[in-house]
Amino acid sequence: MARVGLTPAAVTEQAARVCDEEGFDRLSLAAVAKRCGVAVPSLYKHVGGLEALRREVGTAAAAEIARVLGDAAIGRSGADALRAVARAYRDYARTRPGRYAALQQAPRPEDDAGAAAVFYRSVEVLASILAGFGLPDEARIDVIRWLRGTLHGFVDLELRGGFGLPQSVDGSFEVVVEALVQTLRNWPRAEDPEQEPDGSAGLG
Amino acid sequence: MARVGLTPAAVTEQAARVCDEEGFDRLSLAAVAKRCGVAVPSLYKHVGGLEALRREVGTAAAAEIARVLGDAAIGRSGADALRAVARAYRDYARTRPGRYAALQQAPRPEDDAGAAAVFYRSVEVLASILAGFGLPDEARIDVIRWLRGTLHGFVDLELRGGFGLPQSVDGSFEVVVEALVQTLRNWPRAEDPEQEPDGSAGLG
DNA sequence: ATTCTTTTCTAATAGGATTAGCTTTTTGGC
DNA sequence: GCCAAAAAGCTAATCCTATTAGAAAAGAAT
Repeated sequence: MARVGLTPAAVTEQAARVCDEEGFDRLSLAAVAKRCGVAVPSLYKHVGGLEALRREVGTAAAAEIARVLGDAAIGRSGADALRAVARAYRDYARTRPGRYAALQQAPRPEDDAGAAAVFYRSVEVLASILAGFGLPDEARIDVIRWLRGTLHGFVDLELRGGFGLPQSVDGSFEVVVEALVQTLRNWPRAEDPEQEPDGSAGLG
Repeated sequence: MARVGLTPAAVTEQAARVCDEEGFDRLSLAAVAKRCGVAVPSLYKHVGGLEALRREVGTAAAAEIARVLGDAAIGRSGADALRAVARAYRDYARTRPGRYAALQQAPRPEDDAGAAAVFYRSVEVLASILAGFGLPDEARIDVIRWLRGTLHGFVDLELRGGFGLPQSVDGSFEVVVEALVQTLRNWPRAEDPEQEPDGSAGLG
């Protein structure tokens, strides 16, 4: 019964590795216990159970990707910042696919408020970049949702093997990022409302 | 031992309902067997196991959404078709969330070629719509990846509860769709390559 | 040194997936 | 109509994982 000196953080880290190496859906207490060199029930002294462990991994990953995105944005602004952050986002998902999957579990209302704050940090990075594009205030949230969706969707499809054709996925991503940049540059401003010639819902 | 008259299709349908009502990750043979009014091992006469059943649901969903998207596109073209298909896509995911999750499992190489073809049908719908926008040939695949990613990303984040703020998600989606339309209209054509004034990778 | 707390363990329970093998129903050929 | 073969269902058994309960050992604190 030699003590291993486990901590909640250590357990979460091993769990995160299981996620990255085997897939988020293959995360099990059994696999984590084996890595920690401990019997399965011992984990319960450090985490609340499998469900709780999944959330721990997600929260840790949210903190991690926020730092990665923030670092990518340092010293850049506008389109440059957007390009750097978009690439950092995709790189994170590709190098840490299990953690990336884990952070798609949105914090539940009953989770502590700190968890929600951690998840929000990445959004703040995007928001600060968008500030440089001079968008109308009402468009803020819509634009962030659009940006998050575009990045997540591309990366998620890529990770799941959804892009089957042989054409370079790196190239496609560059195209997507440039499309984002152009769309932001052309975003309808208050001064040119006639960008909507067809009476549809409009962008703002 | 009265026979229930189960078929592979019936089992898959019940499984799909479990996915929609309880979540794709909660799909279990136990839940499906209960719905079918049958003991768990009986299911093995109709499906290969849990893993195979997941894939059956995914393939059935792929066929279903392809039909839904195709129907939405009938009688429309260009931006109108894109709007209709985008809304149909989101509606499908919202009304059939478990099936939508199931169809994110890309067919594996060892699956039969028919399965891959089914998954490809939705892509063909998108491709046929894009044909109306007169895009350069080299951009085809990149644009389809961008479009799929944008739709999937938005819808996936929405389904997972990733849009926490009170602002209308319907409204944001309309904005996203209009952004797609505008981006396609402004897509760099061979005749105006100077749309890239900053020496970056470019859109094509 | 002794006591208290914490970590780890073993044992036991419960639930799901899977396989083996038996029974009943249905079907097809005669 | 009858009989064999196939198909569909069942029970029993095995294995794996999660979880809880409670004992034992290690470490910390007095």
